[in-house]
Amino acid sequence: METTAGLRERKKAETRQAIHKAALRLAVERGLDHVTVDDIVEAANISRRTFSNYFGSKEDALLYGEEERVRSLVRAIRERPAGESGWQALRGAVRDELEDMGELDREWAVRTSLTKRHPSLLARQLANHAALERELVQAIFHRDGAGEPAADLKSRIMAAAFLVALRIATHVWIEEQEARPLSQIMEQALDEVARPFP
Amino acid sequence: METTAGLRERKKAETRQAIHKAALRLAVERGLDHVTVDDIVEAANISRRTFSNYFGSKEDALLYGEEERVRSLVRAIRERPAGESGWQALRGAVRDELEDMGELDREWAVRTSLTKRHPSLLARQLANHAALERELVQAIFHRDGAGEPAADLKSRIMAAAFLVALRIATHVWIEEQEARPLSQIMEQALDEVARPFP
DNA sequence: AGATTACATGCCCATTGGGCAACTTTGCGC
DNA sequence: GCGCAAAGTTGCCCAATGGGCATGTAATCT
Repeated sequence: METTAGLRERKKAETRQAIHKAALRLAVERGLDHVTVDDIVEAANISRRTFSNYFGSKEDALLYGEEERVRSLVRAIRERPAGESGWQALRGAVRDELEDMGELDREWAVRTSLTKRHPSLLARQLANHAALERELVQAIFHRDGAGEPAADLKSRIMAAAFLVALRIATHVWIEEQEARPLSQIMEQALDEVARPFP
Repeated sequence: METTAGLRERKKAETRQAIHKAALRLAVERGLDHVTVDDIVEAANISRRTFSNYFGSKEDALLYGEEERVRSLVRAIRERPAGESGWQALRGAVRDELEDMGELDREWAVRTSLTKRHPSLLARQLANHAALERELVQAIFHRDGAGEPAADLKSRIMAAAFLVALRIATHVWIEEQEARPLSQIMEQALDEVARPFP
């Protein structure tokens, strides 16, 4: 992304990435429950204590990429044209993000399939989502809030529904062995969640 | 509910309940992070080891009631009249459940407000929801699955959206200091999630 | 360069989750 | 009622974890 920022920052980012990578690799190789923090620490060439400075747990380390991705999505949503409604902004942002990542995020697939199999990971991921949900709610409210009667509730529902669509689409994508492009499934899921239930 | 089942079963249920209660009380009194498993154990008059036989963690113990409640909801959904569509069954079940609990579940309120403040609890709760989401998907698919083109995806979305509505409604209910009856907020949230996004 | 600040590491400890084995209670067939 | 099998409880133990504190080391600022 950026070559900017001081050496310090770059090193930090590197270390964080290294830990994340190491954790992911080990988890794939041996299965999550046969990986201890010490293992990761060794693989990443850092001290046990340093690990804790970066992440609160194995799970956090594994889901780091996930968090990054969603954070970027939230940013994209904020930067959408002012004229768009909340829902339009959400959809537009997803479309763009998927586009310029070229569909081919192997790590994402790996993380997701780990998450599917591992309750502890799922829990952490959902908790992250919940945190981001709040920001999403604000972003949506900022667009649709004017004059709406129950704008607060609506924004919340929309944010949550949106995340649900993302989550389910990703899972379906994995289950289908990535037969269809993620973007297609994503669109379908978003359509579906926006459609009225009978 | 039932006075049936052997002495053994009853005692177990009692102990489980006692642990749950103790955990909840202590968490309210001192705040969750100032409660250790040992504290709970002491308050509930059981050994440290026995705690682990019942629950895997503080969080599990605290959310026990929650799990029970949702489990009962799922049962209610399964037992709905066969003619109803998935969405109808979901709504009907919620309405009934709320009705015959008379709106006045203090513990529920307490648990929810704890959950709102505590990420670790939220994580666990969402993980539980995820587990139940699967059962919900099946129940819905069983009703709406016939002939639908993308019934799988639709069922998933519906189940998740449904749980989203429940979760948000409960949170709003708490935030409003229980000014409005939960059932009303719940209906509103369900309406909202079933409405198409613009 | 010298001062300041941020970060990495080592040491340490309370808490946790769960395996194992002994002991106690409950349920059941006779 | 008796005695045995099954289920539950407890104590003991240990690896793993999360995080406070102090100290060394590298980066940034002036």
